[in-house]
Formats: sequence, structure tokens, C-alpha cells
Amino acid sequence: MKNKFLFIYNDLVRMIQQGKINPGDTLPSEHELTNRYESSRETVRKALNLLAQNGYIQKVRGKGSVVLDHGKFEFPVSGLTSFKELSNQLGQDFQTIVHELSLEIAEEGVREHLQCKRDQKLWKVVRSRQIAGEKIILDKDYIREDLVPALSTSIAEESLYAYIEDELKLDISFAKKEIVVEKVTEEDRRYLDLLDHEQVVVIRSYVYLADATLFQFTESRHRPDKFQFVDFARRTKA
Amino acid sequence: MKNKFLFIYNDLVRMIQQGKINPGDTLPSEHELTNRYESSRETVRKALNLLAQNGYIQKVRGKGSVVLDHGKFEFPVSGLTSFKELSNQLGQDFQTIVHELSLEIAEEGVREHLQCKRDQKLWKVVRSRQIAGEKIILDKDYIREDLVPALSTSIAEESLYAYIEDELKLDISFAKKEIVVEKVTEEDRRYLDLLDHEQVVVIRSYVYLADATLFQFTESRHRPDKFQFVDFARRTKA
DNA sequence: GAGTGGTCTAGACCACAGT
DNA sequence: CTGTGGTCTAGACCACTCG
Repeated sequence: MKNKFLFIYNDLVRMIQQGKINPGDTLPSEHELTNRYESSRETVRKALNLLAQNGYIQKVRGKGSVVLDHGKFEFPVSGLTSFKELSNQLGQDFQTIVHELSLEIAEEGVREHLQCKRDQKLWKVVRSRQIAGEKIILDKDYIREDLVPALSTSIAEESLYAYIEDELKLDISFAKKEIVVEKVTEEDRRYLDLLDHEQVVVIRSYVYLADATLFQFTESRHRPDKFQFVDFARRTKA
Repeated sequence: MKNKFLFIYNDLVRMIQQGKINPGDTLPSEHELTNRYESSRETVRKALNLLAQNGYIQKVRGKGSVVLDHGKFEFPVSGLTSFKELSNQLGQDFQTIVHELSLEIAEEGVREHLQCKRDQKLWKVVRSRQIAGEKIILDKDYIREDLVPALSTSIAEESLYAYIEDELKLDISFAKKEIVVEKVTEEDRRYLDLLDHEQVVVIRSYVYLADATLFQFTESRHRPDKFQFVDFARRTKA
């Protein structure tokens, strides 16, 4: 392990997940942890802040760090979890169907979303996601071709993110997402098993790399009865 | 200003919002800011980390802190923004209608959500929110009576959060939220202007105090065409 | 008063980008 | 090489909780 504070963080997460520390208990004090991990207090505090940010503990001044009941919420996903990661977590049988994979000049609307030059070529990837035999999610990705020069159907069937991060070594850093409900389109009807639903839940994501360049825009359209989103929000300080 | 790092944070936010620093520019280096604010580097870094967390900048090793285009996303709201704050921000004309305010023993289902004792009395508050003449949101709040002993219709018409935080001095710290789409209920039809919508977007929130006690459960039911949610998610480190 | 977490400092060494 | 941000340390003082 390279970073000391990450080691401490992972160690504590493991203990909480294994139930060696129970919800409602308090963690050892920062002073105590400083001794146990042979580190400075600021390093311990860095680890504890990570735990707090991720909903494992709540720090209370004058008392200590209280362990929260994290399990109730742990399955998905506020963040950048990809469809494949999610499917693996849920242990469902799932499948990805690639409907379109093309390289084209950005259309008007998409170009605005991606804030790119007029002649920027973009990959357009349209995929539907099938879970337990039903096509439930339609993903439309637009990716800057100057950053990802090659794509293939087999990559799109696996995980785009895995390819982009592991193969191309691009460092995905953060995303901004918008969730709205919209009327179904012709495309939705063509690629999804909609039953009699007239609306879909649409998540639009803007994905940034670690160097702050915006490189991907994704529209993910979900059948409403199968949609769930979990968010963990800390109060922002005045 | 009490906290130095908050002063630095607010100062930089102001400069970004006023356009004194433009998206794409880099902030002065940490060393430079250390001089400018006459503080230590760790304090400057604390302020910069806050800026990064809130989507104002992206820090790039070896280069600097790049200012992002924050404006595009700035209106709402991943977090604990109350209806009243939101309405104020959007400058809409809005109104709250209190349908029910009662004190009762927790029902089975709600008790499970709130993880409270069997005989715990709870406030139940049912309100609809009217924006531009249309009743669009139905809020059902359940609040532990031992923590909030008194409530009134006039408080419910204003802001519950303002009352709880400013008057009772309870310190609301964070919330976990779940978003799903559900069929409309009889209650929805009674209290909302649903037009011909058959489904509503439901946000269930679990609200915690700073001392890590869970004290409120809220179900917020939105007409789907008027629903929007914005999330800003940083990649969590392995 | 003793113990807790919150803030701040001054200094060190490292990893990375650009020249 | 220089300048940038990332990590870590040892120590200080403060604000809060609880017995």
C-alpha cells in the first residue's frame, strides 16, 4: 500500500464491514489510532474524513467517531459506477446489446453538451442493457475521438470504462449528472422492453478526466419501474 | 470569519463567481496563496479541496488548479436543500399547503425506516407544494417527537428545517436519499395536480443530526414532468 | 478536569509536468 | 532543471462533551 492514509482507511472499512466494529460504537480515538498505526494525527484524520465522506462514520466533536449503519444503503451508487460493475454487484444475469457504433461529426445538440470544436469527431455508441431477460436500460454515449482513437463492438459489449481506464490509461475523475423524467421516444420503443410505460427516467452525465477535460457525454434511459438511485449527501458548510 | 480555510474558500468562490477568474484558467499556486492569505500551506490546501469537492476547480498534479465551468450546473442540488431555499433560488412564486399535522405512534413501515422504539411518538406532516399555481410536490415527513417536542401549522407552512436548525439548534448533518418511480396513490391524486400522469418520482430521505442520530424520514413525491435532480460525484479512490 | 475532535503551523520529502 | 500539487510529521492551541 502506497498511501498511509489509504491503508488506514481500508483497514477500518474492512473492520466495519466484517462487523468487528458495530453500528453505534465509537471508533478508537484519533490519539489511539495515531499510536496503533504509527502515524501522525493529521494522517489519521485524513483517513477518518474519508470514512465520514463515504458514510461509514459520523464524527462528533468532544465524543468520538460513531460507526453508522452503512449496510442498509451499500448496494448502489451515487457516482460513477458503470453498468458492468453494478451488474456484478447485484449478481444478476445481464447482457449488453450494441445497436450502433459510429464515428461522426458532432450534431448540434450533442456538441453543446460536450463543449467541443465544430469539427470534432465523436464516437456514438448506442447500447441496451438486458437484465433477467428484459431490456431495461438504453445507453447513448458520445466520446471524443481525439482522446479515444479506437473502439470496437466487442469493447462496447464489455465495459467502456474498463477499456478507457485500464487500456488507454485515461484517468476518469468525476461526473456531473442530471436526472429527469421524459416521454418515451421512438428509439426507446425500438430498443427497450417498455411494456406499457409511457415515460423513462433519463440520466445525463458529463464525464471529466483528471486533467479537467470533458471527454464524454452519456444519456442513460431507464424503464421507470426498474430505476433506483441512491445518494449520500453531507451538509455543505456555509 | 472564524475559520481561516473557510475565509479563503469563500474568497475564491466569490472571485470565480464574479468572473475575476475564468473557466480554464489556473488558480495561483498553493505557494502563492500561502503568501497572499498569510497562512500555512495545509490551510490553503483545505480551502482548495473544498473548492474541488464542490465542483469549482479540478486539481492537476504538476500543473495547478484549473477553474471549471461551474455555472452550467449551479442551480440545484445534490444535498439537503429545502423546498423553501430551492424556491427562493429559482425565484418562483410558490406556496405550501399543510394537509395534515398529527402526533402518533409510529406505524409499522415508518418505524422500520426510522429505526426507533416501538412506542416512539412521531410527528406526521403532510404538505403539498405549489409552484406557479400547480400543486407539484407532496411531502410526507415523519419526525421524532422526543427531539422536536412542539410543531405548528404555521411552522410547517414556513420551513421545517429553518425551525429545527435556527430555533431548536439541532444540527442537521447529512442525508441518505433514494430515488424511485412509483405508481400514483389515492393520496397523490387528492393532493396534487397530476394532469394525466400515472406515475410520480419518489425521493425517500433519511436525515441525520450531527451526533449521528437518525431523526427524520421524508417521502417527497414529485410530478414527473417537473422533477429534476442534479448530482456531482467525484470518483472515490480505490 | 480529562478526553475528544477541529484548526493551524513550519517544515520535509515525493511525484509529476513543462522547459 | 524549476514549479506544481500530494503526502506526512510533530507540535500547538481551541471548542466541545461528560463525569
